[in-house]
Amino acid sequence: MPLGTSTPISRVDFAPHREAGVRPAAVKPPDRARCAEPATKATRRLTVAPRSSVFDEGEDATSIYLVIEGAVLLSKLLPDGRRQIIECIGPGDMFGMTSTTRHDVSAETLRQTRLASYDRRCISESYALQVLVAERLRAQICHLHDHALLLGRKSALERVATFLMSLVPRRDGLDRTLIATNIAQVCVPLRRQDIADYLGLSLETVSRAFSQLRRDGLLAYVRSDAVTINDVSHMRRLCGEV
Amino acid sequence: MPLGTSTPISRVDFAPHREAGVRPAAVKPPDRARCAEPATKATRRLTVAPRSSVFDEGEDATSIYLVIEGAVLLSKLLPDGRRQIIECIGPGDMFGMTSTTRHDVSAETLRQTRLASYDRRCISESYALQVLVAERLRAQICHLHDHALLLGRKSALERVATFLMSLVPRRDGLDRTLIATNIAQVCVPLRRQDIADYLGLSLETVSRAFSQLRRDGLLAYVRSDAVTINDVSHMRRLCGEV
DNA sequence: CGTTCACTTGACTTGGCTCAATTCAAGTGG
DNA sequence: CCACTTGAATTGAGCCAAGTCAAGTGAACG
Repeated sequence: MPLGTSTPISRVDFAPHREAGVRPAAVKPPDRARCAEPATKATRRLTVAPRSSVFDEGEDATSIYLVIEGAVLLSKLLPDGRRQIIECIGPGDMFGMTSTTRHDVSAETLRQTRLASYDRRCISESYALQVLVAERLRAQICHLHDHALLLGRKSALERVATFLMSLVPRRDGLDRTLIATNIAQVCVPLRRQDIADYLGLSLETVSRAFSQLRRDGLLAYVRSDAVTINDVSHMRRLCGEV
Repeated sequence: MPLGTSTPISRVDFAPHREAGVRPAAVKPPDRARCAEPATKATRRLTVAPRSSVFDEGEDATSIYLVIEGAVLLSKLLPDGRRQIIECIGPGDMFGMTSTTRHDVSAETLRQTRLASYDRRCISESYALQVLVAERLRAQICHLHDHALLLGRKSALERVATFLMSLVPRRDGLDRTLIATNIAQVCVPLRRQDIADYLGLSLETVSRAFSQLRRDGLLAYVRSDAVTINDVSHMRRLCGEV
């Protein structure tokens, strides 16, 4: 990714670790400050358990969804089981927009996730919502363009480096402290198999790329799902861009 | 691609062969029946020569474009020359929508192409145009999802088979005569190198896949850019779906 | 002046070798 | 037990290098 010049990938929650803190599915009021929820009244609120389906590929698309808290994976499956993760959606991002009456991808939560859902028809009633959706669509397209380049033309190591860089928290350009120290703490919200399915690789290849980056001193493990990038600018060069 | 269930790839002109019939750049009134041009007045009309740039990645995005006639390739480049073709845009389709102020892809014509361009600002003034753009964005996203699955998880032969099936002309499901005969004539609007860059393969691998399909009797050459699919349902199975 | 032959050019095909990534099979460790 | 790592063997697709094919250019010659 052009890292800063292009659309940022929806940043996935940093704080709660994988599967940690699974609370009962209590419906709380949404945190408005956080996810820029539009004024339109949502059809409903829902809390989805970790690793469970929101909808499946081929299902009737009745609603679109806004992530309030948590994370959602969009994926597609081939009949023989091969899986491609299309996108990882975090707070403030929407999913479930399709051009047909059916969903073209499956959506499953990564951990416990709070969602707002809007009836498809009510989008056309709310101008604000329509503008918001259009903006999200444009951002998603830019991200999908970047991802097509990654899937079609990058090596395994470049893919993993790009993925890790996409996890570095940043708001308009890199953080000042990050630029100064050249070090970034990142939380890896996906398991190796999910990373593999996202990057079009095998689980083992992803694991080996992590290991190589660690051997080369670019990466240090805090745990297997939380790492430190010791040389951000070097890692950035490994992405194949610039 | 789910072939009929999912969003159809914008079909590229069938009739004019590659680079054939290059006429002087006369600006004619658009064929409304064909490309569903919105009532909003376009900022301008333009005719672009074959194989030339409409805009480049990184350029200021001032307009969005509608293809009236011809075909446009959207692509991204890595600094070392690796290229990924993102999409092939035909009549009635739009391109150049981005979420930032810059274009995230390059756009070049495949052959002589007539375009309508709309100033980015005037989109927000026209409700009809906004709806049209949103619809195109949704369709493009579905297509990009399919393409991510192809790039991430399909074999070389599956990719080429999928590509060939995407070229079969169809309007809501397959043609009746096509279903009866199980044979389809298709025109291949891209060169082997472009197909390779679209499918994330090398030119040679694409050529070998074509040759294998021909050896197996599934494909017959009329010329290198016009082929006959002799067994459409078999070819469909080779796509890895169903 | 028009036909022919030699040559060039660009797109595509094919062969052979190489290597990156997958697959299979044990591991380790929280 | 499940997620992850590591090693060894396998293979699909890439790269390099020739070779084919068709179309185009142009100089020579009857």
